[in-house]
Amino acid sequence: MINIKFPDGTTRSFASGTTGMEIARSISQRLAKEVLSVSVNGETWDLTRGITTDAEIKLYTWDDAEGRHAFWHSSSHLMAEALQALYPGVKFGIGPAIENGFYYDVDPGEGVAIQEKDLPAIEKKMMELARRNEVFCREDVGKQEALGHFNKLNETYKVELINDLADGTITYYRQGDFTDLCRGPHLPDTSYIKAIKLTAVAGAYWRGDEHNKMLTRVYGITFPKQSLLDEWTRLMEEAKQRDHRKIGKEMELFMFSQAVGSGLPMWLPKGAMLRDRLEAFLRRVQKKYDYLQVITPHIGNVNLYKTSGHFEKYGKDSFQVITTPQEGEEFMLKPMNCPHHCEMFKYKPRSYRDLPVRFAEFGTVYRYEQSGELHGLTRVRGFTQDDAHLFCTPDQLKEEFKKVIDIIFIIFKALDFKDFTAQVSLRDPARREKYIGSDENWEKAERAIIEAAAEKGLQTTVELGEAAFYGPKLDFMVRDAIGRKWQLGTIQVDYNLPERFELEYTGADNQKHRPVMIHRAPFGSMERFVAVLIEHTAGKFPLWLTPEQVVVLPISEKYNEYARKISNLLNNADIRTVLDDRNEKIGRKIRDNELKKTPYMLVVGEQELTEEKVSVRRQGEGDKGAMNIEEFTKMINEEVESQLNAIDNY
RNA sequence: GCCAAUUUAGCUCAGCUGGUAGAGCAACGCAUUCGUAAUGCGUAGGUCCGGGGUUCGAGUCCCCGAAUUGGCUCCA
Repeated sequence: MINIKFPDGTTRSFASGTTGMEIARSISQRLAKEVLSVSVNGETWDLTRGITTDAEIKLYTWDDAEGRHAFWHSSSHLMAEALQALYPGVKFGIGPAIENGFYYDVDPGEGVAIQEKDLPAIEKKMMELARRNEVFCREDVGKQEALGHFNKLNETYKVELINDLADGTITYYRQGDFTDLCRGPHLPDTSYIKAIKLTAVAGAYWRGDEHNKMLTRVYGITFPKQSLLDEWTRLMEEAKQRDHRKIGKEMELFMFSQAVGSGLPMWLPKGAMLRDRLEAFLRRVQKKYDYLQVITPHIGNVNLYKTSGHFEKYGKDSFQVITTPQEGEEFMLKPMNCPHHCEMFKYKPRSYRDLPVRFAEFGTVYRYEQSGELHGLTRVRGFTQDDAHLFCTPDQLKEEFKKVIDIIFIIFKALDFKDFTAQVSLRDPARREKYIGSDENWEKAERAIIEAAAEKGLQTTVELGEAAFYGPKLDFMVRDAIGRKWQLGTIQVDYNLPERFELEYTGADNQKHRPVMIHRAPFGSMERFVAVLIEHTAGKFPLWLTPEQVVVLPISEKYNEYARKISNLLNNADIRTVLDDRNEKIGRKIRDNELKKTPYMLVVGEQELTEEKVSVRRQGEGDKGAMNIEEFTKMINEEVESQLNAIDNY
């Protein structure tokens, strides 16, 4: 007999060899129907695998990530089986479950292509195989046996994978005619899979290395019920409605022009207004934190970037150097603002009493991103960072870092970004050559970040290999409408640039010391931030941010000119509709409708023109009475101010 | 940069196996004052992404290039 301990702390005895499924059945028939995998002493197992020792278990269903993982991983094997049937000679790479579904990387062979139009046929085959209720069998095999098996099948990718595995740890899973090298766990059989949607085909390099062959990756998602697939399809449709590219076009916020160049966004009047309001907001916060606003040029001498190390690192992948009529003089479009700010720090001798010095700039930078990487406003070639560089003493570092975290909290709170992750981005220990600076400095910087984040009570994840080439970072990641993760805010500790630029301050000991630098951008970039903001709010911004704060409605054509005048006074507020005054009932309806879209509405013509007054209506509040434009402007400014104050007091 | 798909009126899209471009919405005009998922009639609007080629004839087929989209790689 073995003792099985459940998550609620109770323990029961079972015969040795009892499976997860049998345990589930002993609890309830319903659980037995819903359970997908089981955690045994912290390891996720198949439900059909016998448990032979005392164990702590947890049964996973569709509601658990682990349950869905087993479901989708099994679906991936099912798809492989279907592909094997439909594309004889297909070779398999890897086929894992992912956050939402699964994929399989396959090599369909010379001259054979799997295309999007082929997906329905594959889905159909998968359905057919699923209905056969094929059992997933787990099998331990020796390395030689496994190599022999896959060599015989000419599964070169699998052979490569097996060669990297230690003998004695290799397992197969077999369902129907398909056998895969796999650690598991899997569903008991294929009948669980009731609804299938293959979503995309894409190229993917074997083992993620661009020097390797490109395999065909087929993405899919499956569900235990058709209704869940329907629900998922609906959510995806909804997400598409929130896409910043769609809303940006509809609201006329920004545009791209092939004539100007790809990846070079242009902000239309309303988008510029939105962006201005965001910048004003951050300026206001930064002022409270004693930042000094500066402005630097868009280009810099190439030697500046040689000093900073950027040229060596990124020179050949950048916009190329700009030459001048003067022989031997070369400039670059600035890919970042730090070198300029370093030069500003050097402008005069600095005392420890002056530190920290905090230079802030909405600095537009240009980076030649690979063409395939460009994506709406989230990945562009010319963008504006809400950049600042803080120069401080080593003693001040942690405190300064924590204050930057506070600023990011204020911003995320103000815009209601709840669903973010904080990521500590460190060096890839295996590829030290990618980074500049001494190990000692790196370790100091990493420690400072980890400690500051911990002291702020921030839950963080650690990612190796995600650091900047000059220092580690704390990145704030937010998801877009369809769940892709984007880095927004970033805080970076840097001991390297101060060294390269030989930055100094005089300490209390009258000796020269080297300051530490913090790079930070709470929004990340205006472009990406606005993109994510649009997708989070579906374009419904708070009053202090919205570009369409006011709409002007003339009550009949004879008030058009006056309406236009008011619109000009209000920063080109929209004049939405020309009403005519023949039907009061319709007029009311139109007004109600307009107020759903825009916070404030000014109706022109309801009052005597001689008084130069308009009637003001506020969304959700109704009639605010008649007032002149000065009074109205004062009122709206007060409301914006009170919204901003509420944020400040957080 | 790589793999794949897409690119037709301001917007969203239709154009089967090659025969000389169409719808809805928007715009404009007239009518209507009944409608605000938003009236009726009409008008205007297109080097069918660009460049080559095949053909008597190409939006449709082939080649080259560009941009966009979904991934991969990359991301200071």
